[in-house]
Amino acid sequence: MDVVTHTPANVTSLAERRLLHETVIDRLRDLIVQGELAPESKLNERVLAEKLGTSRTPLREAIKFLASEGLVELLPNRGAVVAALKPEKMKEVFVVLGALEALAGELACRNATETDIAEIRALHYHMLAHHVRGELTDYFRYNQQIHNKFMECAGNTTLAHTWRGLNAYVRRARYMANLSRERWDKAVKEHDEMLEALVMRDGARLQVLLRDHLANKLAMVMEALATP
Amino acid sequence: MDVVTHTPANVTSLAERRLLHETVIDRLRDLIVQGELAPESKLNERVLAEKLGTSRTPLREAIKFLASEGLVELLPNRGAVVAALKPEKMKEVFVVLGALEALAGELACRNATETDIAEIRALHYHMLAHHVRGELTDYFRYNQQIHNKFMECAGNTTLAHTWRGLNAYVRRARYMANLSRERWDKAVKEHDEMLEALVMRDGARLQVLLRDHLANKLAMVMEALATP
DNA sequence: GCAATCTATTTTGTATGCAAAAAAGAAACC
DNA sequence: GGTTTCTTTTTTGCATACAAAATAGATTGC
Repeated sequence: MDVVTHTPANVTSLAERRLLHETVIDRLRDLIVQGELAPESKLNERVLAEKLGTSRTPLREAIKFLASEGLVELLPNRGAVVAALKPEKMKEVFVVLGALEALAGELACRNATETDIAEIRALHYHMLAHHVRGELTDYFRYNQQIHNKFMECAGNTTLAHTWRGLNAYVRRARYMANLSRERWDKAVKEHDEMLEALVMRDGARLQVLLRDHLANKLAMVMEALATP
Repeated sequence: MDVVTHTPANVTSLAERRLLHETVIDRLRDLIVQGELAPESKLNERVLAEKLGTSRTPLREAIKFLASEGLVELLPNRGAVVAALKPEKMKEVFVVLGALEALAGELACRNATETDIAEIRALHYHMLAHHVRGELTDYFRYNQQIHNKFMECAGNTTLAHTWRGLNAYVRRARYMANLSRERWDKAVKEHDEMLEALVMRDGARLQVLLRDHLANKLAMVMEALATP
């Protein structure tokens, strides 16, 4: 191995302007949220760095960033692990998410433009289509997009950012959830009602619906965590 | 300068078990919150590392951590700066803090033990003492402790953690606020009422009081930001 | 065989080295 | 004088080197 050169073998393409550690943050977050790096699994720096094609330095910076978001936990002198999916913690996160989504609902009813609502409606119909076909992955994709758009409509980037961080913790549970048809149908119905409330700009009602929706999601996740 | 040895000059004491980058995170956060590192000031890695007695590596890791908390902003290829105190962002943060504190109030009314309440009452009286003597710094210290204890009583560490991060952004404004006596008196009165509501375990009332209290805080901060 | 201790290996934590980018300063041009 | 271009210096970003800690493996004693 060439030991003189200090330029990495797979140098980032010239088109790519982003910083390496930012790319690593996103890739690592995806690996964790998608479940490819399982909860409580160790993050071996040498192995991961090789996998991501960087040195350990940017990787470690990315790990610190994600630690602040709560996706990884730092063990002094023992590296980092993917944050565990603890039922207790899950409940806590859902409680906070409930407050944040309720706030977002209120703000969205005030601030969403008609174009925003039309966009959400479009995403909603996409979601319905995948629901009737039983395509879970695509369903989740549109579901997530609706929630994202929702947060965007609230017009508070701090709220959106805070929500995104906590949501990442929770999202990981989806990929292990064995969604029953009843629960799924119910969730879709709730989405119907939420859309209706938004159209009517009924913030109070939307808040109630969002809380219920989250409570049901929590129940699903707890079921999934209980049956391993 | 000795160029052979790789052990740092001021080696951490053997009693110290914590990791260097964690110490750096806390020290750096303090420097920022306390205003010693002013908003929008550049974080020169060489200078800061020397000041904190480490190399650039743990410092950079700490900076990434704080970037995720929103206390510093990363400028690609141009390092990091202390996050600006933008009025617009300040409003956003206060809106989210409002939702989080309202939730905490509700939970605290349910979960606080009598001992917790007694402790808050004790802190409250300390705060009153410093208020009548016009000792602003000590007043702020106890004020902060009350809010911390409050969050602790809610019994949701995720909530507490999320709140702490956003609160750090806001706290920096305090040190530039020229608190008028009226506003100060009003804030103290609000604290009186909040304590009363907690004692009565009146969650609904406490939520209203907290929202008002935060709204007044925001008004103070906006005043301070508007008059430089 | 199993526990305990010692040794070797791996892994983490931190410091340092080097290259590219940015900033600051100097020189040339209008 | 002021702007532009070229140099020099500084600073950042990444890779690597080394030490301490932790882990795994071997060895000994029983």
